[in-house]
Amino acid sequence: MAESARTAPVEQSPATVISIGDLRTRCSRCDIRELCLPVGLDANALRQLDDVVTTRRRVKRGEPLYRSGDAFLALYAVRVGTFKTTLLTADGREQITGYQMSGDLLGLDGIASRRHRCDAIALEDSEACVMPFERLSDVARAVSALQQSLHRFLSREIGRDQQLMLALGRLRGEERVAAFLVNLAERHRARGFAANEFVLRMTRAEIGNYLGLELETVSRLFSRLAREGLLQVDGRVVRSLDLEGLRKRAGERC
Amino acid sequence: MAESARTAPVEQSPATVISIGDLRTRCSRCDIRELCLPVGLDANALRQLDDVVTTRRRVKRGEPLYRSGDAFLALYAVRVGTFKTTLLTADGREQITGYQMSGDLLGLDGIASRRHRCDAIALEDSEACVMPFERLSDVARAVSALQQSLHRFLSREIGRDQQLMLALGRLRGEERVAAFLVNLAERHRARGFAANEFVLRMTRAEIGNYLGLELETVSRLFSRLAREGLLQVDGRVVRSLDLEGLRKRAGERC
DNA sequence: CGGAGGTTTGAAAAGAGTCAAAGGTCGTGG
DNA sequence: CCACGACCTTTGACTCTTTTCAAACCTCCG
Repeated sequence: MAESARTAPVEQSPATVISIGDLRTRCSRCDIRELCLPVGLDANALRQLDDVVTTRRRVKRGEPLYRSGDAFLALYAVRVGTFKTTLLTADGREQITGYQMSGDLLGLDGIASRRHRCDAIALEDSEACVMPFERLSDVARAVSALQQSLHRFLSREIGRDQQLMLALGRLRGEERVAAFLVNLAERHRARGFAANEFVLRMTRAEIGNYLGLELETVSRLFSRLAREGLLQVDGRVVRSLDLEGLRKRAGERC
Repeated sequence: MAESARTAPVEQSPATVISIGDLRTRCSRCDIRELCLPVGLDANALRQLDDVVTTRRRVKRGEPLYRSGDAFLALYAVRVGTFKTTLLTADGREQITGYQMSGDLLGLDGIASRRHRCDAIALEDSEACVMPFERLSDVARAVSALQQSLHRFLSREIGRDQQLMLALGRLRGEERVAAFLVNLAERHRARGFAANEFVLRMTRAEIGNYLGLELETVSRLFSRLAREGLLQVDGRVVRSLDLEGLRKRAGERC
């Protein structure tokens, strides 16, 4: 069935739809499947999921994967790149509510209302697998391991959101920045990258926005942490993170 | 099967387990079923859910329904009363991450790790239906409407959390308090209560905690809004809410 | 190589936190 | 039924963090 969609890849903006049959990168062969929805599925279950995920979308840096108010038709799994999700206040102020890396799911907040409830914007040229939700639900009913995995991802998203609430509600600026860096480091580690050295995909303004701070405050706090030897900053490159030291700054008052 | 558990209600602290057979308040007869997980289920599906929800728990004001770290065995649905969920920083500061009223579900964040990730505390003497999660999952696989409802509740929780993030990250104190009151009013309305007049179940400290403010700040902001004619405050009783005016204060910069 | 966008730093202002004190409310036990 | 204590609320005065406004610098892309 998926094989019938063997058309040439279409290259058109803003978000290109790609038939997956061409690319031989079904879930069953995807090298991030252990980070992603397929985690824990056996070979048979994987094959069923392959039939759900028949297309991918390329999204250029700064372009939306979807926008608030769009009809909710599918969940997305980040394959390559990073995204942010943002919400707007009535008067147009923006709050970044999530930062998604490879293996993370996008669109979970749209299930309830059948409309997307935030904007999902690519932070670099990125690629996401499209999982039409009706089909996914159907397969989840048949394949208990997939149902479990979906529940787990929904629940994990709630847990993450609550961690961010904790940061926004109770931590001061320096603690928020430290917690942000520790969190990024751990997610890089989970993906097999260096934990104490990476490139930020967000601007100071975006980091500040995510953390409920102004960009100048973020810049000052990076400088302060650097002055105190907890990291080196060079624009968007951070190096030599002292993760233990940062963890101490993130929540444990000195 | 549930009928076999026809024992006398046990009255013991801190949280009393009640067999539901005694109380004739299965989901199928529960008067809040339209606000709760059963929403949209037909008679047959409801009967299957009745077999999942065989017990309830009474929780006294200030007592926990569960604590962070407890094994995750069940989801809970608030039947009577209100709860708060709280998270702690490493150094013991508390952040309230949720405020649950009748029909709301508790425990969703525990599915991923099979441990509860927050404390759920009763704000008044309350009662929650116990929904053992394995059974619930099984029935959800068989009853597609229940699966949908569960997904919807999980998704709605994510949406709610993101609204709170928006408030914590981008709104100033006065806006947060206004948004909080509007949100409470709407939830009261949905439950058939007066929207512009109700009793707060939280102390100033708890409201402040929820909103990322100190209790003194909340008290001052209530006084200010009252002085400006947007509501009347008398301890925990708020009256004559000017919902339109409050909505204006909550996000639309004057 | 020009310019837009991003970053850093300083100085002043505003918002919220902290500390303190007094008054109010509620439930319990005498 | 009253009194006591525990807890909650309000308000003031002062402090501190973060924001706001401003200016200069950097750097990366076309």
